[in-house]
Amino acid sequence: MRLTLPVQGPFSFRAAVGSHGWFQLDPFAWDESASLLSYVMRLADGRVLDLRLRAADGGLLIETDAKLAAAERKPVREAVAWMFGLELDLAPFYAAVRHEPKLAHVERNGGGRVLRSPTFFEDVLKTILTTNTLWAATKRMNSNLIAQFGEPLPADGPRHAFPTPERLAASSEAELRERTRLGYRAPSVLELARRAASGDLDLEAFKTSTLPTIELRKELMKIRGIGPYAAANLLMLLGRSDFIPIDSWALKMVSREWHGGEPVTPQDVEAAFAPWGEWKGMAYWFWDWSEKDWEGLSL
DNA sequence: GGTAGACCTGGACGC
DNA sequence: GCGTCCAGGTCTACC
Repeated sequence: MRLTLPVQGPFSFRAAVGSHGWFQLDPFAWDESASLLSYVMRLADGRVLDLRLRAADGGLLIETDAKLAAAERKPVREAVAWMFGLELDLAPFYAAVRHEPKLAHVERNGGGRVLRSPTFFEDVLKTILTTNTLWAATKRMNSNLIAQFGEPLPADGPRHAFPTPERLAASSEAELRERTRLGYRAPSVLELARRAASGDLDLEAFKTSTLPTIELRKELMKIRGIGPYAAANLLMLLGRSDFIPIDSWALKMVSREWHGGEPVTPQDVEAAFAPWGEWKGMAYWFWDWSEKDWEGLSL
């Protein structure tokens, strides 16, 4: 079955895929030679599908081997539209940055969108897995989590959907630690899953929240395991650009770009992007560092 | 409000 | 093969 999603305005499928490292994390899989992004999705009715996503004239093409009922097509369309941020109006951002040589490429290439997971639960959990560890370990923990607790894709055993909050909530901290090597993050992941499963924490409501960004940040930082870096990262995924996700990489790049390699502080990173005001998170994210080269994707 | 130390894992390195 | 060191944000206790 094939579904088409039309896109208004400048849009680059590859730029969205390569906007950050999410495409390297299961249940995403990227085929560089075919410019094809696949994602194993579990629908609300429990069906597990392999969605194949690619660029199409004027938008995005969704393909799956499964036949979808009319009632299933709508949530698939909505999920993919959310994943690619198709609801965002980037015109104000383009206007703000088009005269900056290090950012002009964003509009020129139809960039500015950040790849998301279908659910905010998945994005929050994955963000916790990026904290205080190396990228290789993030990928390993995420793969373990999915292989151990995700529902398998029929006829394709090795691939699984991202685990539901309910499935993770039913596990124990010891089981999580042992089967996924989450280390001290296990209590945070378990608490997140249990709060989401019980309804105590409505993570999907963050997607449509009208709270001011500063208030939304406070709400995010109430979640165990989410500190300043993780909150800023999640705000970016929600389309809020007022905060910079400052990690060790940000410190390194700002040091090299503006301070001759001398050590810098988070305040220095803030100062470097302060001129971009409400767009500073985006300005940081899409700044041309001339070294951004994700493995497996040449842009 | 600022700071120090603990939290875990796995890779790199030296022996 | 074993032991040690290190990188990576968040949390908590303390000043």
